Parts: sequence; structure tokens; C-alpha cells
Amino acid sequence: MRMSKLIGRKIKEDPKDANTVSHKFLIRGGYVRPISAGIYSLFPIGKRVVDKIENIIREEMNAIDGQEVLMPVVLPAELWKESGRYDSVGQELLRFTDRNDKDMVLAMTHEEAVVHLVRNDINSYKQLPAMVYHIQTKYRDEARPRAGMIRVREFTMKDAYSFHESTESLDEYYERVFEAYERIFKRVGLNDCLSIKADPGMMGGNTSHEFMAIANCGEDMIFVSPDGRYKANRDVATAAWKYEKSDMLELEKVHTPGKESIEDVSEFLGMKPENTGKAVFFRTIDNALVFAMIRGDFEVNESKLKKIVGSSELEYADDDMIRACGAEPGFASPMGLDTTKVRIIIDNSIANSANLVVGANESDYHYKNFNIERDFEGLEGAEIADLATAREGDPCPITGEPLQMKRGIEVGNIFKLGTKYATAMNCNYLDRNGKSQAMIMGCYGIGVGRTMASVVEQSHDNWGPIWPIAIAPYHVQICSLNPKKEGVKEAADKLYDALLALGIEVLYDDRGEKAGFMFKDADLTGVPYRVVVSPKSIEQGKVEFKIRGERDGELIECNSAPGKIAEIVKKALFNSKN
RNA sequence: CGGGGUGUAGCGCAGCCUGGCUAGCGCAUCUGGUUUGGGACCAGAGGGUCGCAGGUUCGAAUCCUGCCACCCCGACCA
Repeated sequence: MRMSKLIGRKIKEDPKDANTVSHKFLIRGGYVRPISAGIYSLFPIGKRVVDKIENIIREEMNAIDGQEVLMPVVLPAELWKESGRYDSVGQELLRFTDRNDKDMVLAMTHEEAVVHLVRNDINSYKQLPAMVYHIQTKYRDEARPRAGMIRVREFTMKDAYSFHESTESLDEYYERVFEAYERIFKRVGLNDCLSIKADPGMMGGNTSHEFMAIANCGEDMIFVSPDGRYKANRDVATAAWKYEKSDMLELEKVHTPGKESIEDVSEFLGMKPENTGKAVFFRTIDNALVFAMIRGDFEVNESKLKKIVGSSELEYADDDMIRACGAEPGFASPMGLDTTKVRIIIDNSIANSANLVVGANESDYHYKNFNIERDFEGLEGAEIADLATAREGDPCPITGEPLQMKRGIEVGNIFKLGTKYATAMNCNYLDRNGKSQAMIMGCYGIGVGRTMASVVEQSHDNWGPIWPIAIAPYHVQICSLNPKKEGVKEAADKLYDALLALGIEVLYDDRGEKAGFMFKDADLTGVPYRVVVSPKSIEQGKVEFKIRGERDGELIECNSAPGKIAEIVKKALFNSKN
């Protein structure tokens, strides 16, 4: 490609609203162009990067017996009503009507569509297991798109769906996908990518893993043990917290006027927050009241609690609701509550601690020396669970070493769905005994644009992206300095043609700009190898070869340059696959 | 959805407080010339519903009201 004709202008200044490296470089380098909040067009070099990522994904999906299909973006609402998600999913699902007033949706994911595709096509156990995938646009009406290509409304996603007779078959296949994902992210050049246990959330199912590209701009928080043996999303992360039981002291009511918060109470009584019990009241989606009790120094992990109470949403309960069960806001404890009006869930930290300060369910009073097994009569009816949010430095559940917190961009996730969709949507097959059975499903996604942005986050310098060869928009960039001087243009043209003939992808800067100008643009384009053709080197019958990100280049004879460079490129490409 | 901020040429911004003639600057673009190893220089040119609508006024980019869009923090995020 001749740069004089390339569409996608480079911009010298950072866009004012870009805060992340990938956002700045992808816009400045002429890879993408925003068209509305969270909606982007791709310029030619951005499109080339995306195509390469997609092709790597294709190769790896095909290698685990995936069959590529293509499902539509616009779907009839009736399909989503069948699965129940038309009503259960919030405003991220863009709903609209067509000219006949028929309800439609823009697909934000394709479980419904794939079930529709498969349920009439697979009807025998002989056809299982099977996996189909596609690479398609998704639309999610995000409340707040941000960070350039990291959180957008419209995006390209590879999603794959597998169908099985048995959970064993799903487990086995899930493992293969897991390994394929590790290969994909390695091949695209994400060198710091963690696969971690995650919360399946509203997707349903019981097992899921996320693939996290580690980057400071990531939205997810991940806890990792120093040796890497434990890694988990904050939503599910736990720790080997140690608690101490000591001799029970006598329960004592104390006057604590106006001391409602843990800080106030512990300071007022000269205690540490870990010697207190915190009461947090939530309202579920069904308007039920939940009382979570946890030690004062912990925070309730709402993801964990949601799972326990089976509610997709939790809100803080209002004071009237809290009082209705007999508790006093700011001074609450589980003692004496009306358990028909509130579901009580006790964190391990409370169950295993002694002599805590808790509320007295009476304004301006607390109890000292609360011991749950002695002082809470409803203990048998209550649930004890892990509700705590992990914190940096907490002991790793495997090794006991302090956990580290990292930020990650979720570039992929995989779920064991089970029969949630198959049952709801009659996706059945006949087993060996001629009996109809619901198919067991897995689903597996990768965000393509996010992957591109994540690579930039992990591989760049001050001047632009440093693309791994596997997804670089071009393999080689030729900069022709002073093309009007004798022999320069001719040599550059010749090199360009020769490299193309050898199957190398070449971006040829034939604009005749000043050297610095072209070098800056080349850095922004991030092509891994650069060849400078200039009067200086041509005099000696040589060109200069340089690796992006390295300081010095080497001089190569003009005649041998195409062959030598092609060899280097092909070797690098080969290595990137293995 | 709550809080904050910003909308002026393709990009980045000034002007607004204290209303006034033809709305400026840098980059980018076009023409001509001189340049050419890390974002050159000279001369000239084109490019604007000042986010939208209404209001106040002799007169509005500027003041007032409403709306919209975008960005940031939070909530949410299959």
C-alpha cells in the first residue's frame, strides 16, 4: 500500500477526551474514528488489524472442531421472549419495532439465535458434541461507554456455542476451548493475560472463566497470589481470613448516642473496626429484605450475596423496610428480628469471631460482647456464608501469601451454561434410548476490538503501538527519504515490488515528506519492521533496516534486501504461531 | 440513572465574565517556491447553521430559559 493513497489521517495531537493509551493511539494513528458515543468506524489499517485477530481466532476455533456460521444482528423479540431474557435483561438490550409493529431486538449476544439455528438441525445424539461459532456485530446499549475501544456500544465479538449430551462431554470440551483461548491470546501478542475464575452472572450456569488482559485502564479487579496459583475476579475472590474465638464475655448494652457508622462506634468505644459487626440491608428484585452481617472491617461483596439470595439486582433497603422487621437503622443486629420478614445471612467473619460490638436494634444503643452462637436465637434458621470482598494483602486461600490486586480488560470469557437455554427453548435431541433430552450447552466469547485495544495497552512506547507481527497492519514499512534525489525513488519502488512479490505486506511511505515527519507517522503505525531508503544509504548501494521499538538499524545491500527481509518476516510469523 | 464538566473550521483551542463593525489562533488541507535523517520555512488560498430551539436587546458566540450531544466520576455492565 502506498501511503500517499492511504485513507485514515494521522493526528498529531491527542484527542481531548482520550485518557487511555489505546484510545489515543488508535485515533491518532488513523485506525478508528468515533462516530457516536461508543460507536466506531474502522479505517483501513484498523480493519487489517481486526481481520488478523479474527483470522487467528478462526484458525483456533476450527482446530477444536468449530464450524463457522453467521447469525443476524436483528432478531425477532419472540426468540428472546422464549428464553425469558426479553423481560429479564435491562436496557442494554435495544428493543424496537418494525413497520408492522413487530417487536425486534438488536442482538447483544446470540444464545437465542444459536438455539434457533441448532434445535431443528441437531436431533440425534450421533450429532453431538458440536460447536458452532460466528464473528458478528453485537449491540449493547451501554449506559456509559468509555475508554475508547474498551467499553463500547457496538462491537465485534466472536461467540461460540457448544452442545453436549453430558456434563462430562461439556467439561472436556470446555477444557479444549480454554486451551484454544490461551493460544489465541498468546498468538495475538497479549503477553500478560490471565485466565481467572469468574462469576457467571446473568448468563446462568455454574462455571465460568474470564481472560483478562492486564492493563491499568482495565475495569475489572483481579486478585492474584504472588506465585500465580490463585487468581480470581473480585466478584468471586476469597481469602484465607483468620478469625479468633476467645472466651465469651458478658453481653453488655452501651449508650452510643448518634454513633451509627462503624468508624464512629469503634472510635467512641475505643475498639477496632474488626471488633464490630456491621449490618447491611438489601432489597432484592422481588422486594424481599435481606440482612447481611459482616465484621466491621469488611465490605459485603454484592456479587456473592446476589448469588446466595438468587437475585439479579440488589439495592440498599430503605429505613422503613428495615424497621418493619424489627431492626433499627444504624443500630441493627440480628437479635430479635422478625425472621418471616427478613432473610438473615451471616458472614464467616461474624460466625467465627467473639465479643463483637453490634447494634441493639434500639436507637443510640449498641451491645458489647456479642457472640452469635449465644446471643442470636435464630442461628439455626440463618445462613452462614462467605460474603466478604477480598482486599489487596489478604491471605491467598491456597498459599496464604498476600494477594495482589491487578486491573484487567476482559477480552474473553467462557461459560458452562448447562441446560438453561435448551430447556427454555426446547433444544432437544434423542438419546441412545430414543428419549428426548435437553442439550447441555457451553458458550465462549472474545471481544475483537477490545483485544486490539488491549494489545496496544500492553505493547507501545511513547510514539505509538508496537504491533506484534501476527496482527500488525503491515509487516514492513518503507520510508523513502528524499525521493527526488537520484536513485532513491527507483530503489524504493524496486524494493516495494520485490517484497510484495515475496508475499510480504508492505506499507510504502512514498509521500516525500521530511524524514522526521515520516518517522513519527511510522511509529504511530507501529509496523514491526522499517526500511529506510535514502540518498545516504543508496550511495553505498544499501538500505537501512530497523525493528520497531529498537534504537539502531543495520545496513543491508539493496540486492539482497528483499530476500533477507522476507526471511526475517516469515520467521517471525512462524514463531508467532508456535 | 445521580454528580461534575464541555460544546466555536477536520483536530486542538482563544474569545463569553463586562453584548458592538467582517469571529480569531495553532495544526491539518490546497497553490507556488525554498527545504529534506526525528513532526521545516516563506508567500498566498479555501474552509464556520459559534450544539439546537426559543427569549431579552437597536444589536447575541457572549445574557436568560428549555432541549440535545459528548466527556469525566459513580451506579449498572450476560
